Amino acid sequence: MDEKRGLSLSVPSTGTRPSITLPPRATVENMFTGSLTTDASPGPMTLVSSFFSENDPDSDCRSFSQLLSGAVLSPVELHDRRPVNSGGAGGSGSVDFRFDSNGRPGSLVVSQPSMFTIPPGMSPASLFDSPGFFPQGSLGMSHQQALAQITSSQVHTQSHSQLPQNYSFNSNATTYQRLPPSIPNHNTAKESSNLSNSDNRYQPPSIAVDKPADDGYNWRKYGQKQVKGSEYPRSYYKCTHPNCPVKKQVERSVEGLVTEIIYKGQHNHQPPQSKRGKDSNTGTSSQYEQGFEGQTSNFSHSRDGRSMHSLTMKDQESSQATYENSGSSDGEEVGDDVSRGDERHGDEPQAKRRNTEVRGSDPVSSHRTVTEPRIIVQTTSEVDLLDDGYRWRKYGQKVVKGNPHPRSYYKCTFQGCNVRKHVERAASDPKAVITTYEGKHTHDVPAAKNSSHNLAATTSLLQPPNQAPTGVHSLTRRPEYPNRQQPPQAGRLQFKEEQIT
DNA sequence: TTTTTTTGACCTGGA
DNA sequence: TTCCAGGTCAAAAAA
Repeated sequence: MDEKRGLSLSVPSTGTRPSITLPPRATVENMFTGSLTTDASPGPMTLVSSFFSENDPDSDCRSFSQLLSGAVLSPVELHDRRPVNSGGAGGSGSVDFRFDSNGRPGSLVVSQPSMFTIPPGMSPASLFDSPGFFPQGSLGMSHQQALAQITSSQVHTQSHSQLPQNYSFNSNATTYQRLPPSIPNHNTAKESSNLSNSDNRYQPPSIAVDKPADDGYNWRKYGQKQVKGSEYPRSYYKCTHPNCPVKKQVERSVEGLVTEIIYKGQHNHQPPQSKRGKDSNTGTSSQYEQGFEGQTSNFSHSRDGRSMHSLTMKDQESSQATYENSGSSDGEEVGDDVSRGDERHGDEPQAKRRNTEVRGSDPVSSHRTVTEPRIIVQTTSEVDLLDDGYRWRKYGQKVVKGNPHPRSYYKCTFQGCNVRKHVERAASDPKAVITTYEGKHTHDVPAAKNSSHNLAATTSLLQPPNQAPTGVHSLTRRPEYPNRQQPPQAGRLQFKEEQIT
């Protein structure tokens, strides 16, 4: 039941597979400082950093170290998940990830598609050694790892689709945290080499980890259980900080790879000095941690493309980020969970709290869905509704207690496709929506509609943390999608907007 | 000795 | 009312 919920995090498939192009060396530096332009090819770091806002130096974007601490979205993942504009001019879009001068992540910008190649005379390693690329020593993976992933991405995005990887989002507004185990450090060089050779076959990492992703907080395991329908046991962790209610669930494969992480709750304390921060020779990790502290909104994207989201929104008055994930499910009625969430929040034990909740003040919610790897990240304050590339027919709506805005139910119009989508509007902001997908599309994304693209909206997708919903978004992605139909363009982000009719 | 993990039992809500 | 499943507790074991 819980597993069907995808909270507005989706990666609509598109007809094109984006690739990344690095500008010549002379322009590489600009990637880390300049603003996104549609005619400039964003580098991998651009992609990375733009997941985080640069607009607000005071933003409370903590937990970037969480992202860094073993769970950074690799450039390849960003590459894979880069949004693609399917509408508007009809071109594919990309997300510009940029750090600001303080090393904080920059805003998210949609750009024209670009290719990513390592220019002659500049080794990929040197690219990743660029100061702005990743905070030295604070990443869960080395530059070489990133390179390896980029390399593998190049290989795999062109060949198949799914690079084994785990990641999660963690951000005040939107934080993405990559889970580290998938690419063990000591294998990186070899892996990179392997990935680069003609074999093009990715060798899944075999290094197991003993702890869930180091997200900057300390956790105590308090339970483990084999969950029905899950091939891996689920471990339950609590934040060890006194009175901190945050919990997280981690599912790990037999190899020790984290396949799924769900965060629940909101940290009410500063992240402890991270080990990485201590170990690293820079303070950037801490800075990032500081930047993301204070929110818990979790999205996880896991095995078989299944996605989960646990989201805490301290202030729905602020801009909202919607993580959309659509995909297959077993057909539970859309909206029920949200209703329950609306009605049951309060002091009830989290144990029974269902995974779809949206609350106005200090809420805790989590969403999960069986889905293809679709991700839409959206700041809905400027966008009425996500256009996920599919076509929907509204078949109902419902007014929920406490929310003057009806929630609407849509069905995919494709014949034989039973995917449904539930769009909920925040009480405080009708333009803020949470989209929950149910089911798996049995077809490709239809031809892109003529939809206007609001770069500003997308740019604000990751609002400065002080404007964004608080929360730690964690997203894990399973290294592989066995026995599962891959979406046409799995793993790519697409940012669109769409008017509900 | 202290801290952490393991694991079976128990609790709770939904069907 | 019963059953089921997810989540939590807490004693025991391990580090």
